Amino acid sequence: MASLGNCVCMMDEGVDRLSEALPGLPADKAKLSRLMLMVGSRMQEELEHTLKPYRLNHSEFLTLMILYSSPDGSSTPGELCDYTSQGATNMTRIGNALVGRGLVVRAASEQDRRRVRIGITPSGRRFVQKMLPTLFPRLSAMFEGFGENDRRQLGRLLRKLADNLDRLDEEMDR
Amino acid sequence: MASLGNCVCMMDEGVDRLSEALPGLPADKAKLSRLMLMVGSRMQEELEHTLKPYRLNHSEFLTLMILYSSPDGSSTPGELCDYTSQGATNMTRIGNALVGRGLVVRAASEQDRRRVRIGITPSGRRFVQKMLPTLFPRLSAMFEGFGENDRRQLGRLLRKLADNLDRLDEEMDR
DNA sequence: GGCTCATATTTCACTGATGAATTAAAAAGG
DNA sequence: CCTTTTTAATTCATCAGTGAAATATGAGCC
Repeated sequence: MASLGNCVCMMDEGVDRLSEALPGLPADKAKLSRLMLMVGSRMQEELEHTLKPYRLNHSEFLTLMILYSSPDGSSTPGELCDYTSQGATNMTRIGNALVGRGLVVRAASEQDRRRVRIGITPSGRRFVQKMLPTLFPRLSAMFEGFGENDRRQLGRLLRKLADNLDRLDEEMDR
Repeated sequence: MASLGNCVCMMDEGVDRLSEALPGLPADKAKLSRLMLMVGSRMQEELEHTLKPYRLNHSEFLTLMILYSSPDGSSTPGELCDYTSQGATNMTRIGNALVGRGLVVRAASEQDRRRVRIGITPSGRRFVQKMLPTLFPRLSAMFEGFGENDRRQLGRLLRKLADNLDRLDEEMDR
């Protein structure tokens, strides 16, 4: 019963029952919203599961990948918070975890002594080069049966959704 | 910089840089995977934000909605765990929270005395009837500009993704 | 019937993440 | 200049969720 397919099926029935009782409910949008949440969190679980052998969680992995793929291999906690959508508090913890494993180093910035520079180490780069390719097979399996067109459509729809969410956030402030 | 649009844009650049260095990387799938995670977690934040005034979090809301939309308004912790993809431990906490607010009641099952029946109260029903419609406008805004066809496509692609994730999970056990 | 095994829920210890307060340094503004 | 304000990072207290162990009941099996 823990299968996503079953959960989706039950969600469909639940929303249908609900929409009979509440005529105002936008049923198809409610279903899409639930679908996004269900599939999104299952993908996150799947990722965290495959990262576990490397003793990384999602946010630590993401932070490390950003450093790895950044032109000079370094950044600051504040920037990393923006890029990863993590809070500053958590970024301190992530830094501690990665520094503790020798994957990154912290150094005081000379231009602005409030800032800290966090840079990936040679050991961190080797670690990424070793572990990253092991994720590829799962990534391919996840999108098996998605042709060129499906991938383009999904990308388009998700980006459109992202735009709408940004608009919602802006309106919230006002 | 906390806008999803910017994050998506930076993600695109990061994956592109990465895929130059690592030829084996399935770049478009990596981007779709990242997109799903980013949009999914932003939608969750958005939901939790709108639930905050009602002092509910996502899993508590979901549990309450399942009880509300179930034919007889009751279930057991074990079933609710399956339906919500939550662990048993957390379901105990959710139950405590909802019982504490008088939205649901716990009762020992007579058929199987290991089981506990959790049922929504009249007060719980009134609460849902009051708060649920306030979520509709945000839901509509979220899918603004999504025509009939876009909605059908997105639903189809997400369900397909769900099937693939189930297949991945099965293979994992073996 | 009594023994073992499986199932349902809860308790406890811990992890990951957040918000509020703290510390320190830079920028702004008389 | 020197005071005030803003910005950057960290610490501390707390919350939500997990895994392992405990508790209690039911089911299967001589």
